[in-house]
Amino acid sequence: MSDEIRNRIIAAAAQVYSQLGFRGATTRLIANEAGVNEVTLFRTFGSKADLLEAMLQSRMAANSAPTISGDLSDPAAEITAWCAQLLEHLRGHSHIIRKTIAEADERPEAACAACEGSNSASASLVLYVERLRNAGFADPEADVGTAVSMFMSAMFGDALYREIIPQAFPQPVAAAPARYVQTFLRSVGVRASLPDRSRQAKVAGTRRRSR
Amino acid sequence: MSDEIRNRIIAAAAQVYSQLGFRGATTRLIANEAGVNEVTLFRTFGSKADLLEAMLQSRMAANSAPTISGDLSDPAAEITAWCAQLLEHLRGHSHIIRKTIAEADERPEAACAACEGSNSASASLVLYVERLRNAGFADPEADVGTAVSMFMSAMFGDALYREIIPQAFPQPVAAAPARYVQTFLRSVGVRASLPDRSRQAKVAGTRRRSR
DNA sequence: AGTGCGTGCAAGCACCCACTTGCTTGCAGG
DNA sequence: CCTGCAAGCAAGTGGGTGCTTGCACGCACT
Repeated sequence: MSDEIRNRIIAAAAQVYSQLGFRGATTRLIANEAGVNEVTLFRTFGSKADLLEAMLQSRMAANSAPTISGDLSDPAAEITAWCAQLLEHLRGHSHIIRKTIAEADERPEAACAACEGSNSASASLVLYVERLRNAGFADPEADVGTAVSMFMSAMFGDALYREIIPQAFPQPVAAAPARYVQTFLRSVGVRASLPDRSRQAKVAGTRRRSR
Repeated sequence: MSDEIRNRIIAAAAQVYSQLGFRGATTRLIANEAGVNEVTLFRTFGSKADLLEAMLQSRMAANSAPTISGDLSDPAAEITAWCAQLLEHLRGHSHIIRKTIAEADERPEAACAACEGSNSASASLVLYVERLRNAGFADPEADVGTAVSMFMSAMFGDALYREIIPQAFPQPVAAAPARYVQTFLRSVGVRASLPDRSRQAKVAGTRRRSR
C-alpha cells in the first residue's frame, strides 16, 4: 500500500506549508521532509498544487467544530468548555490558517474551506444565546450578533496571534477561555442569572478576576 | 532628484507585496509596476530585502494610532469616533498587515513594527476605561484587560478579514464602530451611566439595535 | 520463473529568480 | 564644450523550481 507514504507526504507538506506558505513550500523541501524521493510526490499527487490542495482538505476534514450542548443550567461552564475546545482546535492549526488566509487573494477557495468550521461555531453560539434570551436569562436588548462576532474575532485573534504578539493577550492561556466567556456573557447581559444558584460553585474558580 | 523615482518604487513595492507577499513580490514585477528599469531598483535600494524593509518602514511611519480624548462626558461617542478612526486606518493597511503577520515566522521584526501601533491604541483604551471606572461610571468588577483585548481582536478581525469572510461580520461597515463600542461598553459595565442624561440624544442614532 | 507494481535514483528541461556588468543616452552645471 | 551623474537597455551568471524521462531495484502474487 502506498497509503503510508501518502500520509507521510501530506504530513510533510503541512509542516513545510505552515512555515513557508504556498510559494515557499517547494516540492524538494516537502519530499526531503517526508524522507521520500521528489518524483514519488509527483507520481502520487500529480502536481504541487494538487498535493497542497489534498493536504488542506485532509487537514480541514478534522475540522470538528464543537457544538454547545443544550444545557441551559450553567451557561458559563457550558460555553467555557466549548470555548476551550474551540481555542485548542484553532491553536493546533494556527500556522496553517494564518498562511491560508493571508494567501486568500490568490487561492480563495482554500481560505473559504479553512473558515467553514468557524461559521458553524459562530452559529452554534448565536443559537445558544438566543435560547438563553428566550428563557429570560439574557438581556433582550443585547446585540447578540455583534457580541458573537466580536467573540469569534477574539478566538481567532488569540489562537492566531498570541505567539506573535503576546503582549496583546494579558490573560494566561489556561485562564483565557473562562475570562473570554465571562466578558462575553456580560456583553449580552447574562450575569448571575443562573436558575439554580448552587450551581455557581462549580465555576467559582473561573469567576475570580485576577486583574 | 531621484526622490520621485524612489517613492514610485516604494509605492509599487507596497502594491505588489500586499498582493503577493515577500516571496511573490519579484523585483521584475515591482520594477514593471513602477514603470522603472529593474536595474535602478537595485541601484537605489541595494537588494530586494532592503527595498521591502524600506517600504514597510515608510508605510508604518504613517501609523498614527489615534488616542482617545480625555472627555468623560459621553464615553460612547468618544470611543466610537476613536474606533472608527482606528478601523479606517487598519482597513487601509489590511493587505499589507495580513501578509506581514503571516510571514512573521520568517521576518519577525517586520511583524513587530506592524503591530506597534495597536499596542498604543490598546493602552489608550485601557487608560480611558480605568478613568471611567475611577469616576464611578464603569463596573468596578469588570475585567477591563480582557475586554480591551477582545475589543482589539474584534478591530483586527473586522479590518483584516471582513473582505475575505464577510458572513462573519453581520454589521454593515458604517454601523460597525458604534455597535462594537456599545457591546464593549456593556462588557465593562458602562450602560446608561452618563452623568448628563440629555447628552444621550447625541448618540441616539447609534444606539438603536437593528437585528 | 515470470509479471506487474511501487519506489528510488540520476539526469535533464525550460523557466524564473536576485543580482551584476558594460554600455548608451539625456541632462544639468562649470 | 566638457564633465559627471542618473537612468535605461541588453545580456549574462549562478542558482532555484516544477515537472519529466529512463532505468534499475525489490517485493508480492501466481
